[in-house]
Amino acid sequence: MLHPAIKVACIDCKLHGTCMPSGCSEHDLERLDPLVSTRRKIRRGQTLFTHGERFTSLYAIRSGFFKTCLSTEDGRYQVSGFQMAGEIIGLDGIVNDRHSCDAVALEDAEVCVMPFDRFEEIAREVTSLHTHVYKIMSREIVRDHTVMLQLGSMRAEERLASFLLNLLHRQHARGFSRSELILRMTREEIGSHLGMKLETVSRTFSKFVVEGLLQVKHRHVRVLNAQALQALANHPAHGHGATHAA
Amino acid sequence: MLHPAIKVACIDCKLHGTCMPSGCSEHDLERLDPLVSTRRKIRRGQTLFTHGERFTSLYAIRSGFFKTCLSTEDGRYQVSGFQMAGEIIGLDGIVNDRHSCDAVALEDAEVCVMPFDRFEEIAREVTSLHTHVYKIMSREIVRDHTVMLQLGSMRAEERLASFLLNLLHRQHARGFSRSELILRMTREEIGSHLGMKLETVSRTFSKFVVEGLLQVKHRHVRVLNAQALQALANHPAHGHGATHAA
DNA sequence: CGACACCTTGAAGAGGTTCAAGAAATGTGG
DNA sequence: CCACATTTCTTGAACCTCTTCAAGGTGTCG
Repeated sequence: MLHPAIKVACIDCKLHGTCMPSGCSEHDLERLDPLVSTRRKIRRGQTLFTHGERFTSLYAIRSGFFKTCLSTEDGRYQVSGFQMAGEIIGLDGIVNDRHSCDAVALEDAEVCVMPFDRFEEIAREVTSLHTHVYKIMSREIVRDHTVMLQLGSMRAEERLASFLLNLLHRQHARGFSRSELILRMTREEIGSHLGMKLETVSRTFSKFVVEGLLQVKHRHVRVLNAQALQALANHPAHGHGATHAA
Repeated sequence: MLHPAIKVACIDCKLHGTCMPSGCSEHDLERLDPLVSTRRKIRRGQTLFTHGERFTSLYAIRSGFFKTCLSTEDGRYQVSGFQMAGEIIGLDGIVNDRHSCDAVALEDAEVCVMPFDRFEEIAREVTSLHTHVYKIMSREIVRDHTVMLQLGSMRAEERLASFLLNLLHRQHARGFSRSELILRMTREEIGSHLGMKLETVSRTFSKFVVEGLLQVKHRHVRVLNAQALQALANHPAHGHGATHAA
C-alpha cells in the first residue's frame, strides 16, 4: 500500500540529526530531497519487507518501532535487532539484491522509502552522501558486534541489563527519558534477540525488581538504580565471559 | 613496518575474483591500480590494527589468516570472526574514524593497504567501486547475522558443525579442499568465537570423531560425513533454538 | 631435550531450559 | 460497557547442557 503521502523534505524533518542526512551540510540537505520518493505507513504486526523479497530501497524510520528477524529454511528464527525512529533498515539486502531478514512493525509506523538506484544517482552529485552511507553501514557492523558480545560472552542478567541500557540510551538520544521505558516487544522477542527463553527473561526482570534495580509493570519499565545496571553490563561476574589473556 | 613491496596490480592478482574489485569490469580494473598504495607483511601473532587506533585504510588479505577480536574496557573479550585471503578487514573503523576491534594474524600474512581517502578519490571516477564497497559491507552485515544465529539459537554441536562447514565452504571457494581443513586457531579461539569454553570445543570434536563425522588430529580435520554435519547445522534438535511460530 | 603452549578427559556444579499451571493484560463481539 | 477468548506474563520444580576445576597427555619451538 503506497500512500499519497504529504511530502516532507529531509530538511524539514525533525529527525535529520539522527537519520540519513546527518553529517550533510545544510546546503547539501536540499539536494537530498528527491531521495525520498514516498513514505509508507505500516500497521502494527505488518511487515515492511521479508527475507527473499527483492531489494529495491532502504528505509528510514520516521516513526514507530520495528524488529528485524533472521530465519533459516529449517525454521530457526531469531530477532536480530530492534529499530526506532531515525534508523535505517534494509542494508542487508544490498549484497544479493534480496533481503535476508524480515522487518516487522511492533507499533504503527511510518518510513521514508529511499530507492537505492535513485540514491546512487544523487550521490554522484552530493558525494558526501557516499561517505555518510559508509558510516551508517559501518555503524551497523559495530552494533552487530555488540550483539555478538552480548550473545557470546554475557550471562542472562548481563544481557538483559545491557539490552535495557542500550534501548534507554537510544531513546534518550531522541529526547526521551533516560530512566523510563515502554517495551514495544514481548518477553519472547526480547529472549529471541538475547538468546534466552522468555521464562528466563521474565525471571530476570523479577530478579531485578527484587534487587531494587527496576520497577516493572508488564511493558512499563522504570530504572531505579542505573549504576547497578551499568555495573552488571560492564563487569563480568567471573562467570561466563572470557577475559583477555594474551 | 612498511615494506618496499613489489608492486602487484589488482589486475594481475589471482584473488581478483574474490577480493575488492570483483564485479568491476576489466576496463575499470586498471584504474583501480593506485588504490593499493603498499602491501604489508604481518608475522604470525602480530596485529594489523588494534581497537582505538586511528582508522586510515581498509585491508585486503593477500595471503594468511586473521582473527578479529572485540574487547571492552572491563576485559570482556571475544573473537568476532576469522578472515582469509581475498577478504576485506577494517570496515568497522569507518564510523568513528577509529578501529573498534583488533586484527591479529594467525599465520604469516600479507595485506594490500587501501587508504580510505584515496579510495574515495578513485571511486569518484570509477563509480562501480562505490557499489562494490556497499556490497562488501552488506555482506559483512549478513555474515554477522549468521554468527548471531549461531550464538543465539544453536547448541554447542550445532555451532561447531556450522562453523566448520563455513570454513570449508570459504576454503573451497578459493580452490581448496571441501573436506579437509587445517585449523589456524586454537580451541580457545574457536570457543571464544562460538561462545563456548575451550573444553566444550574439544569435547565436541571428540564426540564428532566417535560418531564418525570427523577425523581430528589436533589442527588437522577431515570430514567423513558431510551430510550429517550439515544436518546438525540445519536441523534444530528440538533443543535450544527458537522456531518460527507466528 | 626441556619448557611451554595446547589439547583432552573426568567429575562436580551452576545457569538456563523445559514443562506445567495459573494470573494478568489485551482484544473482540454482543 | 461487560463477558469471554486469547495472548502475554509469572512462577515453580525437575532436568540438562555447558561450565568449572583439575590433572595428565601431546605437540612445538627454542
